[in-house]
Amino acid sequence: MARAIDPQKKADILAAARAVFAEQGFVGARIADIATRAGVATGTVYLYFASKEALVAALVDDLLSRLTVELCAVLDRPTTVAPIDETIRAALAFLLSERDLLSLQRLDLGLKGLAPYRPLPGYRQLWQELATRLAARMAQGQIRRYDPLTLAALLIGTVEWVAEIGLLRGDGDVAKYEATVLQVMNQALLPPEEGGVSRVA
Amino acid sequence: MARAIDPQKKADILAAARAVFAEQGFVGARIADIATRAGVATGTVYLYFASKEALVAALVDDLLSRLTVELCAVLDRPTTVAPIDETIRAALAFLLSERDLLSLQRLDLGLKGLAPYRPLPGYRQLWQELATRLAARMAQGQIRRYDPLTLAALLIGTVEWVAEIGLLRGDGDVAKYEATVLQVMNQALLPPEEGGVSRVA
Amino acid sequence: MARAIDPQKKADILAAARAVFAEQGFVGARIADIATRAGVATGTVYLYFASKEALVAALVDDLLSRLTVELCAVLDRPTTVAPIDETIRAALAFLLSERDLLSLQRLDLGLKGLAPYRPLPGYRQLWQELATRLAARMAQGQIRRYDPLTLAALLIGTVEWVAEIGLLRGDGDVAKYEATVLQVMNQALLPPEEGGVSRVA
Amino acid sequence: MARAIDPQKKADILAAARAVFAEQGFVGARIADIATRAGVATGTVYLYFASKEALVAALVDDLLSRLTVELCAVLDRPTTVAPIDETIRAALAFLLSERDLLSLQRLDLGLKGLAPYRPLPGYRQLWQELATRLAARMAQGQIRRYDPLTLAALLIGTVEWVAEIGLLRGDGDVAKYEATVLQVMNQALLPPEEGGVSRVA
DNA sequence: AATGAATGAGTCTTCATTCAT
DNA sequence: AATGAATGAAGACTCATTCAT
Repeated sequence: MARAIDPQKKADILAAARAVFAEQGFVGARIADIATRAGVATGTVYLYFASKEALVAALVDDLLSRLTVELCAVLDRPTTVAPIDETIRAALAFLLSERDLLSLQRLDLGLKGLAPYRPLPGYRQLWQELATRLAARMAQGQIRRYDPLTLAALLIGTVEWVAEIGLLRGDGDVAKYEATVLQVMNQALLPPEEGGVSRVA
Repeated sequence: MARAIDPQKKADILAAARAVFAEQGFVGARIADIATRAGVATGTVYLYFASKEALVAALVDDLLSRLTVELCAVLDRPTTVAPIDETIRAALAFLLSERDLLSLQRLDLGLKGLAPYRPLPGYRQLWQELATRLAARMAQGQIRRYDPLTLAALLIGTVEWVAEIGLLRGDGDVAKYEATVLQVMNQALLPPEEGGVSRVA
Repeated sequence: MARAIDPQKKADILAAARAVFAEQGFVGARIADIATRAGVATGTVYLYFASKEALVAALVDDLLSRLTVELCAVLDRPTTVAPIDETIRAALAFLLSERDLLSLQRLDLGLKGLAPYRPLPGYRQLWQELATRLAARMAQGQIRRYDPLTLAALLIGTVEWVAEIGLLRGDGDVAKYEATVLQVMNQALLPPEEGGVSRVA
Repeated sequence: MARAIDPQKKADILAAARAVFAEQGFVGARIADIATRAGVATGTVYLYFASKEALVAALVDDLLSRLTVELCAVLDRPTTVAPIDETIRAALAFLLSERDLLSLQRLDLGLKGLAPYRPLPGYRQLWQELATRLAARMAQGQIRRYDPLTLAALLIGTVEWVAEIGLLRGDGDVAKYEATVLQVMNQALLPPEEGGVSRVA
């Protein structure tokens, strides 16, 4: 578990792990297979990652980092109306292209029981970044006022769920899901037009 | 005639499995422990369930059935306004009391890779029942018109997600999450009052 | 293990056991399968046979009994020359038609290690009956003089071996094997014609 | 570089397997015991052999290889008369000293049912080598003419059978069995002396 | 006698992880 | 750092046998 230095090799192992996890599931994946696929020896994997679970964590954390970057880019673009459609579309498209990691991300909770659970740092990061930007848009009146952190969590969860339902479990009719989500979220998030009436005190 | 099969025994095993899975997680749980806890021999478990995974499936399926009953009861009560708050509160309260099963439900996706995934019958059932009732409310003008099936999926996903975030991962400040979800969903679902303006074409 | 009385049922179980053993081998055969095939319940098998191994023993013993009858019939027919060809042909034909039992018979030795081994009664019986008849033919000068018991064992072994090689392992070209065995055995057993010379003192 | 594979270790495992199989029989033998006896960890056995059955096969194959060497040595020694006695005696003596493997060899047939049976390579080898040498002796007129392959099979079978009868099942009076086999085989194999008469056309 | 649900001992095999080279 | 042979704990599942009905 000594800190190894070849970043390319680390990336190779991660990529191999991703492929094998996607094909075999967590339980079915074997470290030896991952090593072979990465072109290294079994033991080498342990020079870069402490355990099988650490591989999952690294993979998911990476996914979340990239999603964070993706969404921040969209939300940081200055607009006069909140880019709700763009954000949700970007998130869905991103998760669509990473469907294999999506299932991994679902995994880590069930693996341990109700044992104390520490969310991945990447999660808190994504959550925070999103909340900050949502709060800014609220301040500008582009989005209705909700608790920013909770709204961020809600948005992430909704999109992830739809990605899972639509892509992994469902019939793949993503367009329909996406359309409805956009409608619902616009309705919930966009502020009342002048003369419009908010439904919630 | 030999001993008649005992339906109570099946229930006992299921209950024991639930407890052990919650305590040890899927990987940590041992069939032998489940059997002991259920007061039967190891082999007896296999008279009622084909495998360890089948136990998870049965448990989750049961959870979904009971959730279905719960939510249908709320939605079937005739009201003049859609019981959005009541439904979401009921769902959250139910999942709160079943947090151990919630983590199991997360599990079944990651256990297999992207291998052909068959959603549990209970899922489709819940989805259908909910969609039917939402459609009825839409027809009565109590809820804005969305695609009922997708909306049902969206609602389920949102609630499950919040339950997970709020209860398992977060700080347990359920009230805050619940409040925000209620606000968002009311905003999205309630129809415009007379003179109000829908935000979505 | 109480002595059960329905002889037909016992025969049914034996027949089922034979079929299942032949298909699955000893280790692969399950008592439950044998019971199903015999049209009885699992427990019923144990009313007629003490154990799985007892089934094998009963099957093999039965095979040997029938082979004994078969061969005695041939050897008891009074002839002026020893019916060597007829005997060997009859034995081969019989074993050919019972090839499934042949493999079972091979089994019981390897099942236990070098632990004290008691040959089946049927074996000693076959051996004795054959030896008696061979001795009689020797007395009549129809067969060269060898130790009768040993010769009987040798004959049985040779025929069984050829049946196994020719039928189970080999290419099924039984005719060639049979022809050679007949040649060899005639050469070895028939007494010298007048003027002929025995090779062995 | 990691530890180099140790061919000695493979031999150790094989030797341990042989001992344990002989003591406990195939079913009774436990891989863990074999490993302990060989001085390796349980899993190590599986680095060298694919399964429990593969151990049996390797053991038997080895036995046959050594028997082949043994018999070829005898038959390759140039003589003016066929070394029938020597060959049979050598084979019997060899099998006598390997009686534990003999019982294993009996096993492999019964383990599987009538399922497609592939004889061990060692068998075909032994068969071929013997047949070649018998054919050579026939060409020199030292042995009567029979089909060489069939005769080889017949000889092997006879000797194995006698070894089994005499050593494992019988009363251990090997000398008597051996004497009779030698008589019979000499009679069958030695060519007629001048003026002698063959019994078979 | 017959049934077949229940038993529970028993073990092969896997594979994450280690460590000698 | 890299290797991959070695480790050995761990457990799901089977199935011969029993016995309550």
